[in-house]
Amino acid sequence: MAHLTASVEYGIHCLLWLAAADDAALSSRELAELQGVSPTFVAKIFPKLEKAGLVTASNGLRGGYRLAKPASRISVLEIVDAIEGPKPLFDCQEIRGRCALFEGRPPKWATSGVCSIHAVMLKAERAMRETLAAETLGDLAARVERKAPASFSGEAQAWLGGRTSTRGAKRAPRKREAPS
Amino acid sequence: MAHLTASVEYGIHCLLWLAAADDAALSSRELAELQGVSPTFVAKIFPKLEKAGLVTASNGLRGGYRLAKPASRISVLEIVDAIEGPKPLFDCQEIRGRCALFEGRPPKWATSGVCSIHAVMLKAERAMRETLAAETLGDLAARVERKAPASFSGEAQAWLGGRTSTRGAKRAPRKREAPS
DNA sequence: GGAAATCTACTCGGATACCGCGTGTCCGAGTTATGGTGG
DNA sequence: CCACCATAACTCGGACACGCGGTATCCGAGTAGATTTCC
Repeated sequence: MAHLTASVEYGIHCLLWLAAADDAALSSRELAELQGVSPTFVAKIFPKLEKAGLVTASNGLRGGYRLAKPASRISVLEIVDAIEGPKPLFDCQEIRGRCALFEGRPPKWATSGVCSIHAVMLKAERAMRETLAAETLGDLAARVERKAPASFSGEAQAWLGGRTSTRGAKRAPRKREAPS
Repeated sequence: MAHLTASVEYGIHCLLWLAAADDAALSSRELAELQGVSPTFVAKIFPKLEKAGLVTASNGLRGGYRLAKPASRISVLEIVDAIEGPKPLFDCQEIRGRCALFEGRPPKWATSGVCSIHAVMLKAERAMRETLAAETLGDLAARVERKAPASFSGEAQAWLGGRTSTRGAKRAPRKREAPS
């Protein structure tokens, strides 16, 4: 798998829907079914986003998730870090200190400072993170909005509205006595 | 594990030694023991570097690997790609086309062009790759050289020289008749 | 008719299996320098 | 003394297990709304 996992992909897609939902609470199941992905897997992602302070959760019927901040103030980097944790691009194993010439006692000049190879990787990682930090969820949402026809926003609202309004409607009337 | 694997780390370290070896052939076993890592694992990495045209292999006793090009013309990106293959930073699963509102028949506007999320990731990946492409093995070697004391280069040459000169010396004299 | 109680369906949240990739190891085919052998 | 040859150790190269992280799933605790019931 690539460095950026499928969880990140799902997470950003879901947050884009939340950004378009205009502060309505959407449940993890709705978000999953809306996009045709596993509901249980999406449900596993959101607690991380909540702990990172990107969304707020509300319980019970009609509950769900909302963005905790305006979309324009949520960077893509924040989302990635929230879901994946601070996973480095490269983890240096300090090979330089194991050189056989040192016989187990590496001199100071060999282990001081940052490994040269590691330094290059850190530079590359920094470049990547800066690019992700420069893009916000709002930028993405605007780009998607511009791409879709004007009618789409209304259709989406209708689908979600119909969906949330029927929550709990499947409930069967209580019977005082069990029917024969 | 991080996106850049341990194989990449080992590979670059080995290539740095080759760059310092002044066109002497070093075997994968020598490179591994010199750095205190698994010889069999290092041996698994080098065929990839050879296929990519970064090193040349010579067989038999006194055989080993040599750089195929001057170190200043080998970029870090080439090494990474040679070992890991063209592994993307992010693989888009085209979630956008699965939207439930499309009912299995996504309209053209939804699937044309590059996914907006994917575009951001591609941009980040490009920034990372450009950084890696800007650094060459020669740059790294020069930095390491400047860090080590002047005597170290000689010690390394001595270790390697003593090592390669004793190859095959352990051979037992042939007996014409088996001893009783 | 109004208010309280109850029940249901829904929500979130964490603990639990499956699977693929990377890591690490092993063994076989081929090659070269060595040491012995014979002329 | 020199040329030849068989040997052995070394080389590369690809095929075989182990373990971890990501993917996917299930089940339990808790909550808000809707229905029912009683006054």
